[in-house]
Amino acid sequence: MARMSPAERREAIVVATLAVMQRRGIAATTVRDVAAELGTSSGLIHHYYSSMDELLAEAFERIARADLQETVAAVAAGDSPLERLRLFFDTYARADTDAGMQIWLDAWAEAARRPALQRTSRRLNEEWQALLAEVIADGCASGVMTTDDPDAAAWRVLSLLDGLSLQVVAHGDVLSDEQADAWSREATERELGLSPGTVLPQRVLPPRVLTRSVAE
Amino acid sequence: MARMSPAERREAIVVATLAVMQRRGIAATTVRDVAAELGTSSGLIHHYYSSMDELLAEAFERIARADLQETVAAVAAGDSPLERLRLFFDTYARADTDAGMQIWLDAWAEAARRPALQRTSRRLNEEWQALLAEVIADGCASGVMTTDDPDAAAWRVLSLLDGLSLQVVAHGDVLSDEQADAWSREATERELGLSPGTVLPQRVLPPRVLTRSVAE
DNA sequence: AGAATTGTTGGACGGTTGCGCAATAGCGGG
DNA sequence: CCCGCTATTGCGCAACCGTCCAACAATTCT
Repeated sequence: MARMSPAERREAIVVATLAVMQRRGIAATTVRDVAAELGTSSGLIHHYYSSMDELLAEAFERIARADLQETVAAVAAGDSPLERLRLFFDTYARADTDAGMQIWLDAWAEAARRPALQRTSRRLNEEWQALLAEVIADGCASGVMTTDDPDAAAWRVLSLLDGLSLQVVAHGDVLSDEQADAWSREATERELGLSPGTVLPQRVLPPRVLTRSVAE
Repeated sequence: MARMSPAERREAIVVATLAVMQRRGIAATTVRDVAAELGTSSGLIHHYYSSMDELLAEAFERIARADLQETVAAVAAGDSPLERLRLFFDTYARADTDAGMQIWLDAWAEAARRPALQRTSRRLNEEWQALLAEVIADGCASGVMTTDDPDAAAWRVLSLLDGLSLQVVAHGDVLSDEQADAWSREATERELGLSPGTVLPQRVLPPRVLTRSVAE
């Protein structure tokens, strides 16, 4: 394989790793799979990453942070707290039925066994909560939303979203993703003292490129 | 090892499997571990269970159903819908920080790859929802609770509980279990049109025997 | 130009896995 | 008491795992 600079090679390894992770799941991702995806030898991966845990954590961070950034960008485009809240749901709704949510399930389960992955997963979750908490705090400040603890409200809304998407992804059609989306919006209206229908979809976003692949 | 009747042996295998599952996690449970736990050969396990997926699903069903039954029994002791709702939370609160919740995380993540486990996990989740939905429907019928869709409300409450306990179990002290418990009760009050403080703990239950063990 | 550096290879190592199968051991019926 | 049935063993198989390392090759420095 062509020789690369360390920076390029590390990048290529991470990209290959997250491709395998999406296909096989975190727990089943193996050094040899990554090497095959990359078209190189397995020894090369250990030349750049001292352990599998470290590599998995970095690849997970990459993919999870991309989703977060997408939502951050979408939310930033909103002109009012209410619009930002709607945009938050719009962006999340597209992500939760993706392979992206399965990766989160893997990460939460594996966190107990992989220290580096746990730190990353936890940090990312806290950033999601912080993003939402800021929107809610703004909404309270401007008087459109009502809660005595924006921080707690953000954790509740986020946990509800996680719990509902979890059912969609893990159990197939026990719930539809439309139901999960609509129900979480309704509960959020109640949570923040908004009148029903306030948090309906803001605008239709272009369909995301599906990264999910068939189980192998 | 002493010869057993098929029924006894199957039972013994399931018991040994769930012991290993609690210790090591679902994904890391191996045939040889189960055999060692049982004090028999690994070949014996395959004489009774044709695949690992099947065995894991049955063991998971056993442990998860025990938790469910415990909650069913506790709820049945309530005299009113409101009291039953409180008892539901009391029992769930004890289970969610147990190793029991980690097993659920494992199951949700593994569901995508293990068909038998997915069916079991899904079925159990639906039973939890049905239990809660019935309490809520009763509450609506007797006028103490208010929701236009008890089924949807039950899914929301359950998903919020799952999402919050998930944070507690996967990420350690990002949230305390007391917070998760209190927050889910508050959100449920809002969800069902109850006045704040209605769903406080009903009674103190005896501490459950901890089955969690140190990571190995 | 040659030398030093370092990205890359490919396989060895010691371990693991799920599963299958011939041989054995123990029990119940005749 | 012995025979047939079957629970149980113990090991083999083929594949897999993360990690390591000596050798090779491509680049850069002198």
